[in-house]
Amino acid sequence: MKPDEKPRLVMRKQPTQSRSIATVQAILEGAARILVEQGYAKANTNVIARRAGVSIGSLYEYFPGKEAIFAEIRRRQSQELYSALTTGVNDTDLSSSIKSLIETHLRYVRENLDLHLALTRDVPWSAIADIDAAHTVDYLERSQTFLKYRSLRPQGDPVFISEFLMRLVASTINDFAFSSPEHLDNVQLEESLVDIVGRYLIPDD
Amino acid sequence: MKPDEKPRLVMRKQPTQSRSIATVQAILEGAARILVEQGYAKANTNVIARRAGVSIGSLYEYFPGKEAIFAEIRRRQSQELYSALTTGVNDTDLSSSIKSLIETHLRYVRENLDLHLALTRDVPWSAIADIDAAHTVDYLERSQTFLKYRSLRPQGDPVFISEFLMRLVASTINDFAFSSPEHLDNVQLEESLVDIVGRYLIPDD
DNA sequence: CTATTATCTGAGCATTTGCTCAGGTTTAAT
DNA sequence: ATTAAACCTGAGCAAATGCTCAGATAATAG
Repeated sequence: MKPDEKPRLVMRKQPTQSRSIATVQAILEGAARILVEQGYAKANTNVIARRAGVSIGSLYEYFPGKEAIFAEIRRRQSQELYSALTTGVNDTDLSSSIKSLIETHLRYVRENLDLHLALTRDVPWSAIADIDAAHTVDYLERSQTFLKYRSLRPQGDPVFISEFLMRLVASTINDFAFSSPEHLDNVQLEESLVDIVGRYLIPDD
Repeated sequence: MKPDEKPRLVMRKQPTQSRSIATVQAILEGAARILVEQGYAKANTNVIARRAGVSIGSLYEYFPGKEAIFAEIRRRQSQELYSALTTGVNDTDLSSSIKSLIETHLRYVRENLDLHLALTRDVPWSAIADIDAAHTVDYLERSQTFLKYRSLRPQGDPVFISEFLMRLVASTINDFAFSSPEHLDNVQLEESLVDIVGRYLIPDD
C-alpha cells in the first residue's frame, strides 16, 4: 500500500463561480505570457500571480504548483489541436484527408507559434508527459480503422504504418517550427509533405 | 556599447592537468546521471558536485552554472552523432547513403537512449539552442552539394528539399524515441523510413 | 436577513539554490 | 629546494522560490 502521493499536475479544484473562472483564466494567460517572454525558469508562482493580477494565495487555491499550471495550458492547447485535426478528416477520400491533416496542423502551429514553441521547448517533459497520450491513442485508432480496410501500397502492418505517418508529419512540422520557422509559410513545405506521404501511400495505379 | 555580459553557457576555463580533466569528466558524468535519474529540475549544482565526488568550489572553477554543464554535455553528444553520420555518407551512391544515414542515426539514438531523451526532453531550449546549429549548417551544406548536381524527381529548390528530408528523418526518429521507444528496434521503422525517402527522391525510372 | 460556502488577500517563514572566498594541497617550473 | 601556478575544499551567506494561514470579502441558499 503506497501512501498515495498528492497529484502535482492536476488542478486542486475546479472553479464554479464566474469570478473564480476568470481568476483561473487570468492565471493561465499570465503564465503563458511569462513563459513566452521570459522562459520557464523565470516563471515562478509569485511572478505568475503578479502578472495575472491575482494573489499568490488564490493561485495555490487552484494549482498545486507551476507544473500544474503549464500542464493545464498544455491540455487546452492539445485539445484544440486535436479537435481541429479531427474535423478535417473525411472517411472516403484518402488524398484529401491527408492534405487536410497537413494543412490543419500547419495552420495550427503558425497561429500558435510562440506558445507552441515555448511549451515544447521549455516546459519539462515530466509536466506534460501523458497529456497528449490520450489524444494520440484516440487519433491513432481513428487513422487505423481508416487505413486498415483499404488496399495500400506499402506492405506490412497497417497499424504501424498509420502510427509512422502520423508521427512523421507531426514531428516534421514541429521541427520546422523549432529550427526553421520562416519555412512555415513556405508553400514548399506543405507541398513536399503532401507529396512524400501521398507517394508513399498510394499505389502508382 | 553593451556592458558585455558574461557568457553563461561556456566553460570558464579548460582543464590542463590530468587531475582536472578527470574532475571535469566526473562532473559531466555525474550531471548526466542525475539528469537521467532525477530530471533537470533536481539537478542543481550542489547535487551534481556531490554525485561527482567533487567539491562545489571545483565545479564553479570550470562551469558558471548548471546550464553550462548540460550545454557541454550536449556539445559532446552532438559532436559524436555528427561524426557518425558524416562517415557513413559516400558521394556516389544516393540510395546507400540514405540508408546509411538512417541506420546510423537509429543506432545512435538506440545506444544513447536515456541520455538523449533526457537532454531533449528536460534541458531547456535556452541552454542548448545554438549548439546543433553549427553542425546542422555544416551538414546541410554537405547534403546540398550532394543533391544539387543530380537530377531528382521532385521539382523545386534542391536546397529546400535537402533540408526538408534531413529534418524529416531526424525528427521522426526522435519522435519515436520519445513516444514509442519500443519501435526503435522494430525493423519496420528503418524500412519505412528508407522506403518513404527513397520513393520520394528517386524517379521510378 | 442569516448562515454557509466560495473566493480572495498578502505578509512572511521555511526551504532550496546559487555561488564565493579564504585557506589548503598538488603539480610543474627553475 | 623554492617558488609559482594550478587545483581543490566546504562552510556558509545572499537570493530566489515555494507555500501556508489567519483573516477579509463576496456570492448563494434557506
